[in-house]
Formats: sequence, structure tokens, C-alpha cells
Amino acid sequence: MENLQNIRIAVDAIVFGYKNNDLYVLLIEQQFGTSEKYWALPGGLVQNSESLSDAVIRELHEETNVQLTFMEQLYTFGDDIYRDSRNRVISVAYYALVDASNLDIKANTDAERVQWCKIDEIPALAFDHNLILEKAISRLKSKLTYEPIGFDLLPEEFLFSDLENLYCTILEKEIDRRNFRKKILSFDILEETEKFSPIKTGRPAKLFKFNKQKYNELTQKGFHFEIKFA
Amino acid sequence: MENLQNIRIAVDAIVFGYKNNDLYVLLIEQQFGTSEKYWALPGGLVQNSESLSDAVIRELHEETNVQLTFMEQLYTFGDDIYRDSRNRVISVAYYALVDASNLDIKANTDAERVQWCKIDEIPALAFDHNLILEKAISRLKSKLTYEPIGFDLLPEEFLFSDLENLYCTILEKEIDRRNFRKKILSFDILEETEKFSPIKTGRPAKLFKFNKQKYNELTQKGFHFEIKFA
DNA sequence: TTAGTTTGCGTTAATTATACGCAAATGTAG
DNA sequence: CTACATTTGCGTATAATTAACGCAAACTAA
Repeated sequence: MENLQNIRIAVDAIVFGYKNNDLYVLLIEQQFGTSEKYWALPGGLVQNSESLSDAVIRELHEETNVQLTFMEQLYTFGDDIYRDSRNRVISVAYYALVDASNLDIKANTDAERVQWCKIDEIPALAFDHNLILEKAISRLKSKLTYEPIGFDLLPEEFLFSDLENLYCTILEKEIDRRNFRKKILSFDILEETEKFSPIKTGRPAKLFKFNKQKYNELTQKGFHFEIKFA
Repeated sequence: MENLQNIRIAVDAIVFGYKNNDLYVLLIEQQFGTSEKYWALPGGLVQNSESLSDAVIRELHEETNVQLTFMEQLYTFGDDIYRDSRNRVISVAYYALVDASNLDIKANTDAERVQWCKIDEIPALAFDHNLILEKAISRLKSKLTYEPIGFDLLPEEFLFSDLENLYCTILEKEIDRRNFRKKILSFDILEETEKFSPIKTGRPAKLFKFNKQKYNELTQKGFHFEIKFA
């Protein structure tokens, strides 16, 4: 009886960015064997002496140079034992957010090409990465409604209409602008700045900041962030 | 440079049971080396050709003989690379529910002793199992509020007061009995049976059943189960 | 028969969500 | 300079939901 465990462990990252009223995900183009190229999620094998989350950070750094604003474990994919045809590989997937507004990504050492891909234009990906991505999107959607992670997709200072559009596009729902604003403002976790939007159409709009410290304080007192829609 | 990955992968199970108005978790007593004994969560290494969830089922079957009514992946613990002092082991934890009301557990092949342990009397466990258990409890609490998994801890037919007590004890909150009943009944996912409780005190109470099929139908139509408390 | 207990069904007030109205502050076209 | 299109910011009325209780019914035990 063969008792030696022969299973490899990898991490994969789903990095979301929001830009021009669209949700994007970071993909890399990888070479398999001599000819085949595939788009895939950034990721790779875990090293013996690094933690899982360090492995994600390292892989992302090797392949891109994004600055994460949020990262969380998503799920571990290991029920399909043939998900990688070469070896049995179990993948611990993490999803992360970045402020994509002023970000230049370049392929670092490992990957040939790195690209932001619109969420509704995802090609066939390597392995079970389409499945992983689907799960990440679904998690992002629900998390958006009960934790203030939307701010991690926006610049430090943002317009209310940006926040509103972010929610509309990611959740694929219509929201009443006025009720949304009222709701968010009632949480008392935003700060008004003195600055105004550079956009020159319509009434000038104030820029807002998310006050994370205040949010943490309120949370400790029992406050619970929640956005719902009809 | 050493490139060979030398990481083992295990699964652990947190099995919850509810009995006599208390939440319990299944623990096993394991021997380490020659003398040390420790209470631990059931679990073990994943075999090369079994899926993760199969590994959980197998380990549980080897160590106990419980009948699961619900099982879901909880989290993968691999950030502390010394969580097992002997080797680097990454553990994919699953949590599960059983109807503990008419259940006899016996130690099967592997474990010396198997025991239900009250959730507020948990001893120091092996490895990082106390941490894992904490996370499972927290997940159980939140899941209870937005999915009808409470029924998986109860017998097929149950009293309303049982359901109410289950929520009270697990969530550690007071609930208004009448509002709770109204809320649950308004979901229209319960079936009244003709039977009555065998308990001979106070007004006889009807037994109810959870209609899972109806719940699924409603869910597809956009229904969302949710229980909140002040 | 009375007291004790738990169930099952209601009512009311407070809070929250939904659906809008509308003026203010800009740029732009004429 | 004026009228218009556009977006922001604030408000209000109504519907829906939640929270807080009252109380009779149906049993057991004494």
C-alpha cells in the first residue's frame, strides 16, 4: 500500500479592479509546454516555508506589481482531483481588491502578459479557473452588501456617484440615487473633503473619503454595515 | 536550491450537534507519541485519489459513525507554518451538522475515545484546533441567520419551542417567542403535522417539519431566508 | 377546581424602506 | 446674456417591516 502523500498545494489570486464604470479582473498569459498559451489567474505553488497568504503576495509580486487594498481567502479547490491534468494540485484561492484608477501593471519576471479583463468578457481560462472566478464574483457581490469593501476599489477620495455606480454595476441592479446616498450617509462613516470633482458637467460634486477608523469604532459598538436593494 | 514541495495536506471536521438545549461539538482523544493524549477535532491526511470532501467523510466514518445532515467547507488553515510541530501541514477545515437527538456515537477504528463536548466546556485542543473551532462557531452563528440550517440540527419533526431555543442558545440572544414564530411562519417553509409533542406540560404543541423542497422553490423565485434580532 | 405552564394568535407603536419632487450649481449652445 | 441640459444635494409622503406586548386556549398536577 502506497502511503506517501503526493499532492501539491498552490495558491491562486482573483484580483478585482474597478475602472470607467466596469469591473475588471487581473489575468496572466501562461505558456504550457511548447506551444499552448492560456489565460489564467495569477498563482503558483506554495513554498515550504511561507504562509499561504505570503505565497499569494509573492506570486502577485512576481507576476504583476499591483498594490492590494484588501485580500481574503475565498475557497480551497480540491474536490476535482483532475483539475490539473499533470498532477494532483489543490489550490487555495484568495480574492483581492485594488484601486485600479491610477495603476500601471506590467508583466514582471514570470508571466508573459498581464492584463485587466472586463468581467463580462472573460475568455476560457486554464484549469478550473473559470469556476474559481465565478465563485469569487459571487463572493464579491455578497460581501459588497454587508461590508464596506467597495471603498477598496475606489481612490482615496471619490464621488458619491462613483460609489453608486460601483454598486450598480457590480450588483447589476438599479438603485435610487437619493435613497442610496441617504443610507450611506446615515452610517456616518464618510468624511466630506473640501475638494470638488474635476468633472465639468452638471453641479460640482464634493469628494468623499471613507473613514476606516470610525467604521471600526462603530463596528465594535455593534454597528453593522448593510446595503440592500429591492 | 531545494524545489521539492514538502507540505502535507489534511482535513479536519467540526461536527455540531444540538441536544438538551445545548450546542455540542464532536471531539476525539488521540495519542501522541507514547504518553501524551490530546483532545482534537476529527481529521487526518488526505489520500492521493480522494476529493477533499470525501476525505472528511472517510475520516469521520473511521473515527465515529455520525450521519451528517449538512457539510460545508469552512476555511483552510495554512498561515501558521508551525501549526503542527512535526511537519508542515495545511488543513482544510469543514464544518458539519447532525441531528444529535437520537444518535449513539462510538469510537471506531482510529480513535480511542469520541465524545460530544459542550461548546462552552471545550478543553485545550491539539494543534490550532481551538482556533479552528472558534471560526466554525462564528460561521455557524452567522449562517444560522441567513440560511435555514438550524433544521439540520433538529429531528425531522420538531417543536417550535425547540427551534426557538436552538436560535437563542446558539446566538446567545433573547428572542421574543411570538415575533420569532410569526417571522418563521411567514416564510411558509414549514409544514404542520398532525402529531403533538410527547411532553406533558402546558398546552400540547404541534410538531413541525421543514419543507426543503418548498424552500428551494421559493429561493429560486428570489426568496431570502433571514432572521435578525435586536 | 384551582394554580402553573406553554402554546398560539392578535394589536399597536416605532422604525425603516421605497418612491418620488425639486431647487441649486455648474457648462454649453445660441 | 439667456435658456437649456445635466448632475448634485436635500426633502417629504407613503408603504412595509420590526419590536414590544396582551391574552385566551389547552393541557397537567395538586
